[in-house]
Amino acid sequence: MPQGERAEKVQDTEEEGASRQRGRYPKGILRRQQILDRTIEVFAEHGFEGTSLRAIGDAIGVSHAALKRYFETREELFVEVLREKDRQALADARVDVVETIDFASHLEDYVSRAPGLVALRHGMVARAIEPGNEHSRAFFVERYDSIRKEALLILRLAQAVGTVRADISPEVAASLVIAAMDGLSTQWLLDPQVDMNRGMTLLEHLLRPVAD
Amino acid sequence: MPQGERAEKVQDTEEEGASRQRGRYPKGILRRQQILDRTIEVFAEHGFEGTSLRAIGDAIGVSHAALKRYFETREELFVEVLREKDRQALADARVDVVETIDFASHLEDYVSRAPGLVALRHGMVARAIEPGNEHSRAFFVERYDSIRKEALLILRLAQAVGTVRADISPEVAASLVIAAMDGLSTQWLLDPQVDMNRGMTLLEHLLRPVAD
DNA sequence: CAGGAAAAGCTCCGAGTGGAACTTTTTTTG
DNA sequence: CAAAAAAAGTTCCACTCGGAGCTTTTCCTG
Repeated sequence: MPQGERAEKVQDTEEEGASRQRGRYPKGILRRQQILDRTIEVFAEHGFEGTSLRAIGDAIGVSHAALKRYFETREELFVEVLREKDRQALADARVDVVETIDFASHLEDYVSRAPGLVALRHGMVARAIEPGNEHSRAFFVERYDSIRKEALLILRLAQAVGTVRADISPEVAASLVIAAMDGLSTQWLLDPQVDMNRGMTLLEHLLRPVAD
Repeated sequence: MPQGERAEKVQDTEEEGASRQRGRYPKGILRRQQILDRTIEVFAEHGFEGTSLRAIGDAIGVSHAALKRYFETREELFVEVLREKDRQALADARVDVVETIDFASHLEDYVSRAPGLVALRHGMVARAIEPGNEHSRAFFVERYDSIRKEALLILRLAQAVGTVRADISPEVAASLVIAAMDGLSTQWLLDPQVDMNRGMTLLEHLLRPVAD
């Protein structure tokens, strides 16, 4: 629930009197979206350090301070970018993928979504596990929880249908599958010679019933 | 081959004449080690952003510029810290671990080695996959290559002995095992409720021959 | 055990960052 | 449709960073 503080605060402190708290202007809504869109582009080109509030501001023809009207800190802006991309990904998700345990193609989607996105996520996870950075930490804890649950559903279904062996904990398997995706994409990003799909496919194979 | 430039350069440019190039003084050697040791401590406490050359310098009672005599950039210093820790880990490695496919305990070692070490590595990997940062990129490409090879040896041995199923590619499995370690430790660092060992143990279980 | 050369270290400098106070623009509303 | 109030945006400021040039210390060498 980002950027909702304004309304709350006014609502809480002032209780009578006319005309207060107008909310975002149309122009502001557009600008906010523009910032989110441009940020990932700037990041893809210039990396983490190169993506200062000023650099993003320059890219859209506005001062760095303007961005702070929309996002308290750079950290928060980045988190919102990721949140937005997650929303988009969820919207585009092909339903048929849920029916099968084709994690390899999930991974394909994941890494090819937008240039720089995986790098941004990586950088943010790295920050999230450090002391401080509570904001990003909270986001990722929640996010991993959510994608583990998603994987869990798929695995349970697959166990019911018999395409995944039934003698393993689907909860633990969900963690493992997500971990493999993360880890394989890391290796691939470092060295494109590493074939992530083969790794992911192997895991899928290992998960299949032994009678296969 | 870090810090070797000095000798080379002098050797190359000047060819005759007495007394040139003396190499590091004893004091310098100690200092260099001290910097490496302190850096990880400062990092554990203050995170990536908080670990500026100045902060490290302050921690050992020296100006930030002094550190630059030993390491060209902060990036390079961090890489050397990781290299050093890898060396130590290799030295401490229990030989008996190689005999079995106990990847779970490998992982334990890995994450509990020094506070902040995993976070530092994470942060550096994140930087390495971005444009620029060739220095860290090269280090990690090389490092992952090396640990994949290590895992490969263990897996091949296990296949020969019959503790890992023989119908899978040990190369791909090596990649997968490393990926799982990385990914599980990430999830655990974000949320200690996640039990890495169960994930790793599951993977080991899946790797065992089907007749088990 | 002195003299000197290179190593080790410090101080100051320009660049770039996020934050605060102020100005302009956009809309709402009476 | 004008007045006013909040949103949107800018300019300036204080701080920290890494880098260059200069000084001091260390310790080879004759």
